[in-house]
Amino acid sequence: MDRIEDCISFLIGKAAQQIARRARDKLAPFGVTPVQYAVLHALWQQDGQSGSELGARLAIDSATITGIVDRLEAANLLARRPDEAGDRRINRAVLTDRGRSLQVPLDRAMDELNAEVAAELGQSDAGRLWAGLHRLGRIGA
Amino acid sequence: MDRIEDCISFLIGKAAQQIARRARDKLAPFGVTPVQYAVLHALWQQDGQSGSELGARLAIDSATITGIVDRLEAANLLARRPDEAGDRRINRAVLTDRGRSLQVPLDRAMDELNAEVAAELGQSDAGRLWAGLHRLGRIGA
DNA sequence: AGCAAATATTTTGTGTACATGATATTTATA
DNA sequence: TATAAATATCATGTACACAAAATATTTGCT
Repeated sequence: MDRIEDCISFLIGKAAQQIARRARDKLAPFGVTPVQYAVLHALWQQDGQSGSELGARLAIDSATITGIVDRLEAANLLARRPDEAGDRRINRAVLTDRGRSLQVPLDRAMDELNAEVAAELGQSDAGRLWAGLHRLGRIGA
Repeated sequence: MDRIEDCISFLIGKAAQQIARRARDKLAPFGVTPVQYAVLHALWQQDGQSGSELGARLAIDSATITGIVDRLEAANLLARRPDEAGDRRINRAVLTDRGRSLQVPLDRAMDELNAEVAAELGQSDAGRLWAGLHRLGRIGA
């Protein structure tokens, strides 16, 4: 490896950092982080998911889910509730009114970011980049 | 945002995570993390850099550099030395023999990862992806 | 010389990621 | 039914990333 900038690990890490920073800035006014947004997004699609369901859908470690749900609960965006079918191993994450109310503004903020990045790259380059990232993100690549 | 997978923040974050996992696996036999490799790489090119020089070259926060250098020092891959010109604010990171000896095997490991990823994507797609990531990684995009 | 501004490093606190292991609960099986 | 295996969650420890603040030192200006 001659230049560290051409090392895929360093290169994609830095690019992801820049995007993460921009996403954080977009979401900061609402007190939500990018990963917290992802969890909320999953709940907007299907409320009441368990920790392991969220982890599976978002490819997030279940130990990590615990902390994210902790903070979303502390921010009063969701509440942990026991499983209604009676499986006492399960905690279900249920949106609060406040959690539901953020759907429109947060989705809009992230749509803006996507549009900005796509505009900066140009539509066709952006499409190719999206496709390449999808392929790299596949688990077990 | 309809599908969270198309949100650039989530998408590039997951792709970066997969690459980071593969880089960690390649480097783990040597007891070095991907970011530690980047710092070592900078020192192989120019030994004796200060914390802020390393941070500037690698776009790593100086508070983060402290911890990374701590761990590299604990692993006996480098040592902190006072600036020879007498600026007592500065700690210079100087490679140990062991730190220098890792250059060939670690570079080889990361070259392997780059080659594997490029082969999976195909050379031309890989080239476009590298270019796109370079553009996203530019600070102040 | 003397003081403000800039620089370099470190510390502290929050958020994320992941490995490992503990605990509780459920299920499948002998 | 008793026990093993699987599942769900949480706790612990390590490693980053970054903001904010503390400390120490140097430089620039008057």
